[in-house]
Amino acid sequence: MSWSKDARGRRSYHHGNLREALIAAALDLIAEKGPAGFTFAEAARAAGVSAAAPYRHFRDRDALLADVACRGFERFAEALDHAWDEGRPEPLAAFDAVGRAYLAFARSEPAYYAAMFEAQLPPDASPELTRASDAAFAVLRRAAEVVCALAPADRRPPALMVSLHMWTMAHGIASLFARGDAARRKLPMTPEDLLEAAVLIYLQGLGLGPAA
Amino acid sequence: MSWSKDARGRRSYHHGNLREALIAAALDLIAEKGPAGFTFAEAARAAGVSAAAPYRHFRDRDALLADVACRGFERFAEALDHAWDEGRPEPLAAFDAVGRAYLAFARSEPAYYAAMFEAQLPPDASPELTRASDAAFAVLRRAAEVVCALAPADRRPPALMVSLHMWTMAHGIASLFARGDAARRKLPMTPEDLLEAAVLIYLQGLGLGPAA
DNA sequence: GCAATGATGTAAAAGCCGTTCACATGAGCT
DNA sequence: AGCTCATGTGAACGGCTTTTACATCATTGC
Repeated sequence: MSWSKDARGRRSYHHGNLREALIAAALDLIAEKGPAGFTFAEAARAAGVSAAAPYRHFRDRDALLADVACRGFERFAEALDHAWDEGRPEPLAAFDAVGRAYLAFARSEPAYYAAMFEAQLPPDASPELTRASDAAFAVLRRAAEVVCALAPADRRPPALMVSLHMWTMAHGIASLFARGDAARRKLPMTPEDLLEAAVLIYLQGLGLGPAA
Repeated sequence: MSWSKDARGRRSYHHGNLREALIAAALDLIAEKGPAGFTFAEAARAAGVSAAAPYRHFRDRDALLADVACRGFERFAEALDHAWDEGRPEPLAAFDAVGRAYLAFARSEPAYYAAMFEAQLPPDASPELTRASDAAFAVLRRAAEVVCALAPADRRPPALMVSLHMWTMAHGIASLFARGDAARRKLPMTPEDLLEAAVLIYLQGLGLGPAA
């Protein structure tokens, strides 16, 4: 370990933790100026190293972004899974909570969200990224499974389709209305309420209305 | 008009149509490399002028992008309006056609779509842009109005909410599944079918099922 | 006809970024 | 102590954005 720092707290030659420092800087910069405004050079500056140093830890700028997105998907999956809470206390309510968690994540972690969905990374940026993204979707998938099981067997919708629809609604609302500092469009209701209404109507259409 | 060209077809000093040429070049470049990969300098090169020339026609790079996005919204509104066709032959079927037109536009005009929704333009990029975008949404709004009127007065959903939901579903599916050369995620069905199913279930939930 | 004028283009320059390369430094192992 | 590898530096290249001073030309008023 080289945690050596001189008297004034400035590290000497070797940083000791540059990889993490760069990721932290990237999160700050993305939150502040969007994924497009994020700059490798500026992250290096924030970490107090030269512009070439980051290349010892990331192949290029996109690799850093992909790493941030990957961590984002992991946290995202956790957040959704926590909201789902194995369908407690009741699957339909828990399903709704998952939708709210989706929006909450988009708002409370704008940097991660931007890296995940707005950085326009090449789809094959890294195997880990696709793995993490798949894992996050799997949470939705499992929740849909349980919700669909509520329907009588002869009218049971495919769980995969339901999970894709849920993802679509949450993502659509997050993209259109829950990003940007002041929500780029004026709405007569909060994004959360808009999503909850959509999910309710959708479940009603499946014959899974909470009143049923 | 200065359409003067010399013997080899090279224009002389004044281009004569640079503004349009730049927009055309921008569309090509965005289609090819995404809105992030689009470059003011390269558009200038494609038009055969120096790198500084575009500044006579656009305040900066974002202004060109905003102009492209603006035209995109105008075409988009036309496409949606044409699909809606004033609710003919039947409002529910026409509503569905609007959704398909949304996806069709995202796929057939990837450059416009990218400038409109993926360029991350500052929300207040230009008044014209917001006007054009509002006009496109107004088409959805009017269609929702007619569809909602099909419901009995005491169970009539707010048309604004229905139009926002429709926008959400179409946009969510377009963003997640209908972009990128080969659709970044594998689906068990086409995006069009996925959207149609969602709209059908949603309308069913509103008590507006086609079977009703 | 023709000169003044404003619109439209150019070249050059400053400043930023991403990326690479040769080289410097120092941590850990023998 | 000395070797070696990981990690950081500085300089350099090419490309991009944007500004500035200057060039060219179409139009317009006389």
